[in-house]
Amino acid sequence: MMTNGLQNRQTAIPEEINGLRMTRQRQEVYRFLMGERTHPTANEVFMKIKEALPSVSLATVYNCLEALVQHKIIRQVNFDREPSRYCPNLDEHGHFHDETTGTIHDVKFKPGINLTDILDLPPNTVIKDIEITLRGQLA
Amino acid sequence: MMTNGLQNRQTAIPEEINGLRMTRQRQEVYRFLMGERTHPTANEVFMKIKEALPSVSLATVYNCLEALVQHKIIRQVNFDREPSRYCPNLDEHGHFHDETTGTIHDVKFKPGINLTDILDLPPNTVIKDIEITLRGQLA
DNA sequence: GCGGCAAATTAGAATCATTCCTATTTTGAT
DNA sequence: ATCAAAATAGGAATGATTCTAATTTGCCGC
Repeated sequence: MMTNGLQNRQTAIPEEINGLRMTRQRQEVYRFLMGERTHPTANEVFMKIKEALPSVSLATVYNCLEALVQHKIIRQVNFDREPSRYCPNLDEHGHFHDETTGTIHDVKFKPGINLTDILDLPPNTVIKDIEITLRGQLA
Repeated sequence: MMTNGLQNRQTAIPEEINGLRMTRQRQEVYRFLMGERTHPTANEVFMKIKEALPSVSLATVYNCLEALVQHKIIRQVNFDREPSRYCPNLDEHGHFHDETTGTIHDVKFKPGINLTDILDLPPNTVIKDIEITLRGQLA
């Protein structure tokens, strides 16, 4: 008599992603982020998912975000020392901060570009992560 | 009877750099940073220049660092949300974090590379600053 | 050389994102 | 159903940085 265990009207989220058990709280964080290109902060995530899950705590949102980041389901983006933001785009890309509007835009690399090709790295260097951040304005 | 007003045995620092008046505190911060490739934090700068200037305050170190950064005499470097670090190297370059030792190394770009060439930026974008950060280990 | 003014400095309080703590709840395996 | 491990909630603690208010300093014209 049971179909699949979670008959929600929203997009179904698997019970596990990249080895991370998708609890209700993690689902809500994940679902919200996947639909956002605005790179929300932890607090913005918190405010939003409280609508669906009023008892959720900010600490849990931080826990969920950390778990999702560690399982490479989302990315954490830091700009200067502002609050961390979270990004569902896993492709290699950079972030452009428009100083005028305060918005953040993903920046792709031109095709065929390998980042490490242009860097003068010491030999035997194993790069695990690259972050490129740009600041400026859309004229 | 007076020769030049500051008869210090160390490298003489001009009274003004890039339009910034070099007070005693700013001089100490500047002198220390110029001799360092370790990208010190504000607190490390503070600890160090207290030797020469015991009455200096941490707030002043922050003020000096901010002034030096704004006048483009040094650069501020952020890695994730760790304490900011400060860098005397004004050439365009990136930063590599060696996870094993915790040290930070400047990374040059290969000659002839123009960063904006490889990025797929929207038209009419004015870039004011680029930051490239790498994390990994020296194998 | 001297009063006045703006800029710089100081010490400590305040801020605020994030982490820690810990009791409670939920989950999955047996 | 039972038990251990994992996850959660809420509140306290942390720590880099910034703010505030009160001195101090440097510099100007007299």
